[in-house]
Amino acid sequence: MREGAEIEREADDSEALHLEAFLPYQLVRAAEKVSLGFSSIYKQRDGLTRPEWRVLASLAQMGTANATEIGAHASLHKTKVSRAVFALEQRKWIKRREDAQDRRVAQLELTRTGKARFAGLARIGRQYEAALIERLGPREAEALKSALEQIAKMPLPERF
Amino acid sequence: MREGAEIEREADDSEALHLEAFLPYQLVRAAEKVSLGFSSIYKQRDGLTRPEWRVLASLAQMGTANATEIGAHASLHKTKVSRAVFALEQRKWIKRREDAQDRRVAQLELTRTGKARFAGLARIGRQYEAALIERLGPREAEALKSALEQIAKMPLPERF
DNA sequence: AAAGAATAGTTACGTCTGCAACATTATGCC
DNA sequence: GGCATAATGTTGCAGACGTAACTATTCTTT
Repeated sequence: MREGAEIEREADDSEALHLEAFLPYQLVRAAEKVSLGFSSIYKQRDGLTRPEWRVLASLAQMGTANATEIGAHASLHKTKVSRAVFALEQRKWIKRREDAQDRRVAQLELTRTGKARFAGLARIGRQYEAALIERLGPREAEALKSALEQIAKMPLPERF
Repeated sequence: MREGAEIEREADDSEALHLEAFLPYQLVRAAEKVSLGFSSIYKQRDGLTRPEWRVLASLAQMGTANATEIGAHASLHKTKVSRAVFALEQRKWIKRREDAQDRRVAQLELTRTGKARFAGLARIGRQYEAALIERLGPREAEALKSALEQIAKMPLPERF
């Protein structure tokens, strides 16, 4: 009597979507975990947000840059750059110099304070990353980085 | 005169932190790209948020679950689960049944509508993932999944 | 059985976010 | 040169977020 009642839930289990095996979910979950582990450090130490951290790192790396260049380098929307720059300027970690050629643009760079504060964070960041890579295993970590770089360059699937 | 002026920028370039090679950044960037590519689909199709998508997927998979179980399964904070469940209930995609044993708890499950709507999204999700894996190459995709799972289980580095 | 601790889920609050609109300046076209 | 178009960066707004506080219920301890 009433055989097959349990069958009705999923017509074909091979078509079921398992969240824990779904690549977009796996990526976000791992990224949030790793990134939260690090961002909680600079949040606690210096009260920085993630966009602020990225702007600092970009300027440390590029020396001088404008907001558009920072956004391109750090994958930040221009409103995030704008707000992060404003906050860092108030702290006097970065300074602004108006561009003489193009008066819409401001050239930004780290102050002495900004460089010093970032140097400490960068040291911690490298340690954090090293610990992470050690736990993954160097081989696995290389494969991971390679895949992530590939995704960064890849055009995404569209239109479904 | 003034030799070495350019040297002062970075004392030791091997210690510099390059954002584009920094694993936490690479992870977040790739995750945001892949996840935004998919979430924009269900956002546009059905106006769903990411927590709502995850609650749907969890219930499709688990059949019946309470909010705590959903949160554990989908890596969602309880406030996100609460808000997502509320929104989905209003749409009549999920229904709530009070637990007789524990009156703090509500057992949740998909309605017929919810199942039907999710089935469409799941199909798209599988296609999206398949396209992604194809672009990565099956071998690279497997390595990526393996590393991501490892991260999900891993205890994070602490105390710096 | 009563008091205290713990758990499930909701909500209030301040913060961060993305989108769209905006002011300002630069560029292209005629 | 002058007008349309584009680019830079900022801001108003509404929505989503996390933290902490809260209510209601259950478990633990004595």
